[in-house]
Formats: sequence, structure tokens, C-alpha cells
Amino acid sequence: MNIGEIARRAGVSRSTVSYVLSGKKAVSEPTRQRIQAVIDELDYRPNATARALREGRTHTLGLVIPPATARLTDMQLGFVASVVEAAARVDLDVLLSPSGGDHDRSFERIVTSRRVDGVILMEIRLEDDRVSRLRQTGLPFVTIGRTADPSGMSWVDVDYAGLISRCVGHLADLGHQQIALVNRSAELVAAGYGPGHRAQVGFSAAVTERGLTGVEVCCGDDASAGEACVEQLLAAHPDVTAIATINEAALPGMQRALDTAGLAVPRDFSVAGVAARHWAEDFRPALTAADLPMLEMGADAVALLMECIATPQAPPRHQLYSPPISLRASTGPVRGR
Amino acid sequence: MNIGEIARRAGVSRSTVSYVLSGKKAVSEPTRQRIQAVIDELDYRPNATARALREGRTHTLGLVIPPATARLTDMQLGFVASVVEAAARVDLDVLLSPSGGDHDRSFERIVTSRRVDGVILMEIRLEDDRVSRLRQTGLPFVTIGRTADPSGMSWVDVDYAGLISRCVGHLADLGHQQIALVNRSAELVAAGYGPGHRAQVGFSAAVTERGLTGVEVCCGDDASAGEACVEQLLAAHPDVTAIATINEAALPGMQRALDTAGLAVPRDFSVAGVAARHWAEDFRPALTAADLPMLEMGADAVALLMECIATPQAPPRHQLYSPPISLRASTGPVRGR
DNA sequence: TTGTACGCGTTATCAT
DNA sequence: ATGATAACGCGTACAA
Repeated sequence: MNIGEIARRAGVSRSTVSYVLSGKKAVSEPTRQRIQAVIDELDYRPNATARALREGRTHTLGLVIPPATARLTDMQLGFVASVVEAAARVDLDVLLSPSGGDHDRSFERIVTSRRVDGVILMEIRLEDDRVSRLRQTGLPFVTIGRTADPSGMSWVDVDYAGLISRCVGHLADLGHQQIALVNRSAELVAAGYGPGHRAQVGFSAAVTERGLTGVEVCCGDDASAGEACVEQLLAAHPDVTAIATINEAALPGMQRALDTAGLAVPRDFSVAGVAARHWAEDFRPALTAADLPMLEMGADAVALLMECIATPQAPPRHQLYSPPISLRASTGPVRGR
Repeated sequence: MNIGEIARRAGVSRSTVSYVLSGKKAVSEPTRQRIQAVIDELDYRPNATARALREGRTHTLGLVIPPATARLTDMQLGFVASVVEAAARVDLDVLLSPSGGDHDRSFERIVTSRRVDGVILMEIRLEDDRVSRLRQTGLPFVTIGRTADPSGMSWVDVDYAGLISRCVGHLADLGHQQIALVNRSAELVAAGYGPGHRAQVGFSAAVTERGLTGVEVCCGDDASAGEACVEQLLAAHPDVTAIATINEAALPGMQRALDTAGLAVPRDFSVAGVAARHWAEDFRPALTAADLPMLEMGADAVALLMECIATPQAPPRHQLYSPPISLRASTGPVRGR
């Protein structure tokens, strides 16, 4: 079923059918109706591939995700969902590309074969060669997270440094002197993963500024790693009375470890962090945390990308989220000796 | 940059370049090398859209997921990741379509505009009009889960009925007489969601066969729903000593509720279920459960779909998973009075 | 090895 | 004002 068939049945030329479809040129009412009737009857829809070829636009955007082998965290997946949804709202389809290492076939295919109008890049590192690759191809792109030097590109990111600073400040206000940062996994931090790195920076700054003792530990992105991590932390640093964290996937395990150690939250121990609302509220007691606006971030990323596509010469824009810390039940004054 | 440009620079015709690219026809070695050099130099890759138009294949498959508004469960998302990964291994791209209600623009676009070579449909119901829609279009598709009458189509599914039966059997062997089924959400079950429905069936059958008392409750797909659900369950049916569940997302909450009620697992209370390994191992104590082979399911779905695409007239195939129950630490003999 | 038709829809141009 | 003709986007594959 193609446009020629419709034209034949309606007794007109292909172009007339096309004009009825697009409305870009006036077609007399009787003709229009006759054509529309045929279209409706056969449930005809133009071939998206042919249209894309002609228009030079695929109405598709690429979303580069971390490979599934490194289990995606709930937050990453939530982000994928929010991007897909935001794209669907503006009639854009989303092509997924799992891309981990440097040159990945799927990634290359997407960026070099003009399968998409633009790309959203997740989980980027401070130095990220996928970014350089995209830059050199000239394909519009938006990153989630930013590189060390994000000038000249569009991105959305969370101000992990500032948020962790504020968490530490909040804990310090409550009298905590020995505070630990539970970061993301050691591999990620070592690989120059932005949030991990910036959380460190914000943590150090706040600890120094407030004259506190800070302990930094890395922790895998899952519950059992969280449990082991806090267990070790408590053993090595028994005087730590509070944790600040950006590792939401580890929260359930951290909770268990505190439980096992007989530490009641917030009476004996405080925890604050940066997390999607969902995770914060599932913590027991509910976590004092800066709630990441996941849905908004996905929608904004799509919006930024559409801008890049529409006006490539326009100056890039970005969005740095610094949501307020929602005071819940997991932080309290340090226990007197 | 297109094939004509390569041809011009190499001083040959476009067809010759095409043959070098595809290898479908012999090209003399010197010419081949000259052309290849130009291709390498300019890092040329054929336009996927043009190729798709000509070949009538997009090398893309559609994955229809539940809309993000209804937060996707970890399992669903894990499945998405496994499909994407499996597809990437065979050089297929995956186009995501969030589709909830009956006629969704994104779904329609994908199935009627020939954007994809085939579709994988997630989260289908016993009666699912997306299935009917796909059937009438003739687009190859594979479903995750099966409709009431799955004849004539390819699918992969988990034998929830059988697995829940075996869970109940295991609990009965341990002496439990009052067993509850914690199902998926009431809306899903009411909407004719296969796993929910079949879990009910398997549960009833096993309960009857063993002469037990069974209680069925529905439960939202998240931790807090699980907590509330078990809380109510314990209040309404204080003599229940064991739970069988297919609702993995609710597990953390169920755990909390048992905790709060002062019930030690497995001493005072047993829990068994069907869950991805990851969830089972995060339960405390580790959950006795039939471990869902998520990665395998995704890979098999892709493989089945490729078969459908390659030989549309071939008889449809399916895969029913019935993984063994891994005995962990959450089930034990019923406590003597 | 090359010329050329083809896949399908869009749109500028021309004819009525 | 309305509709038709034809070129075009890009790669593929058959006939020559």
C-alpha cells in the first residue's frame, strides 16, 4: 500500500494525495474528500522511511544508554522512561543504543548512518570520547551530566557538588562532626564519572569549610554493596555519626547495615542524600534528601535536543538542577555521648 | 556525504562503490582498494534510511513498553535492557514505543508506517487489542506473555501458574496450612493481565489439591504497597503463616511489614515466590524463589522475532519458562503452636 | 564495470 | 485556483 495506489483509486495524481496528507497546498473540497475516503478505507499511512529520506529528517532521536551488562540502576531506567515519554508527546520515536566501551557498533551506526536527528547521551564521563565523536560528526546532541569542559554543548545535570555540600551543611548544623560520603562505585569514580567526582569535590569543600572530619567511601550500585560498605565503614570509623550519599541504589543495604549494627535512625545515626523521591520515601525512616526531578530532566533533555535540531547555530543551553533538600525523618541532632 | 561523492572521488560509478560495500559482486582488487581508501578517509557510511527504503527492511525492531506514567517495574526495565542488548548483538536497533491505552499514536506510527521489521510486545493482557492490531497488519511480532488464546503467534512467557503451584506445594510440604498469594495490582488483574490471572489459577489449584486455606490479595507494584498489603493481610488473617508471591517490586515492603509485626523469617513466617534473582537475593533472608531468566527471555524474544521476520510463513514458536525454585533462606517448617 | 530503474513520498514547476 | 509532471533524496541490483 503506497501513495500511488491511493492516487490510482481516487483517480488523481500522487502529488494531490500528498497535498491532502500534508495540507501544504489547497485541494478542492470534493477531491479532498474523495481522496480522504480512500485513505480512510485502506487505513493508509505514508511510509516513514521514504518520508525520512526525502525530508532529511527521521523524526527519531537516539538515546545512548549504558550497556545492560552493568545492570542499569533504577534511576537510569527511570530516566530512559521519562525521555521516551517526553519524546512520544512530541511525536518523536526513540532509538536505544547500549554503548559502553569506546567504539561500539550500535553507537557508530546511530551517529554515522543518519538514523536519528539527534542524540541524548547518558552516563557520560568527565572526558568522554563519545562526546568528541558526536562533536566531529556535527550531529545535534544533549548530554545527561556534563564533561569537564561542557562549553559549547547542551546538557542537563544535577549539581551534585552543591547538593552534597548542603547535605553536609545540614548534618553539621545538627552537630555531626564525623561525616561519611558514600559515593558511587570505585570504578565509576576512577573512570571520571561526573557525579561521583563532583560529589567528592562538594564533600571535601563542605567538610573543610565546616572544620569536620570527613570519610569518603565508594560503593557499588546495589543493596548488598551498600550493606557491606556501611558495615566496613562502621568498623573502620566507629565515630562517624552521619552519612551523606548520592548512591540511591545502595540505600536499602545501608539501611540494613545500620539496622544490624543496632543504630537507630535518626536517633543514633543520620543519613541524608541525593535521590529520586521514590527512593527517599522507601527508606526507613524516610530519607532527608534532595529529590531529583527525573521526569523533568528527561523532558528538558528532549526539549534542549529539539532546540539544537531546529536551530543548530543557536548557542547551546543547559540546565543545572539543584532541587531543595526535602527534610524528612532520617536526620536528627547528633546523640550526646 | 553520499555514495555518489565516494564514486566521484574514486573515479568509478556508484554501483561499484555499492558492490565494494556489500561484497555482493566481485570488484577488481586495485579498484576495490582505491574505493576503500576513499571510504576510510572520509569515514563514509551509507545512509541507513536510503538503504532501508531500497531494501524494504529497516533493521530495526519495535519494543512496545508500558507507559512510564505507570512506573515501570525493575523487572520490566531489566527486560527492556536485555532485549536491547540481544538486538545489538545481531546489529538490530530498537525503537521504543510507550503505549498504554488502545490506540496510541506512537504504537500506530510504528506498526503502520513500516518503521520497524517486527515488534516485541510487553505486558500484554489475556485479551489484547494491540495483538489483534498487529495480526491484521501482518507485521511480525512476538509477545512477552501470552493472550488467552495464543495459538498462531510466537511468544515467550513464564509459567506463573505452575510456579506458584510449586511454591504452594513447597510451603505445604513444610507444614503451612494457611497460605496467602500476594498478586500484582488489582487493576492489572482486573484488566486481565496474564501473570496475575494465571498466578491466581495456579494458586487456587494448589490450595484445593492440598486441602489448604488460601487467601488471595492484590498489591501495587512498589514497596509501600507491599508494606500496606502485608500489614492488612496479617490483621485480617492472623493465622496465615506463609506467603507466595509474584510481586517482586513489593518484596522490600513485605519484608518491612513482617519485621514490624515482629515475625521472623523463616522461623515465624515463610515467603516464597517468583522473582528475578537480583530481587530474591536482596530479600532478607534471601528469598526462596523461582529465578526468572530475564536475560535469556530477552534474547529468546529477539531470536523468535528474527525467525518470524526471516520466514513469515513458518509455524510460530514459543517458549514457556519454568525455572526451578532455588531454595534459599526464606522458607522453613511451620512453627509449632 | 557501468548505466539505469527502482523503492516511496515530497515539492517545485508547469499546464489548464 | 487546481491538478499533473517530474526531479529529488540515496543506495541497491539487474541488464548490458
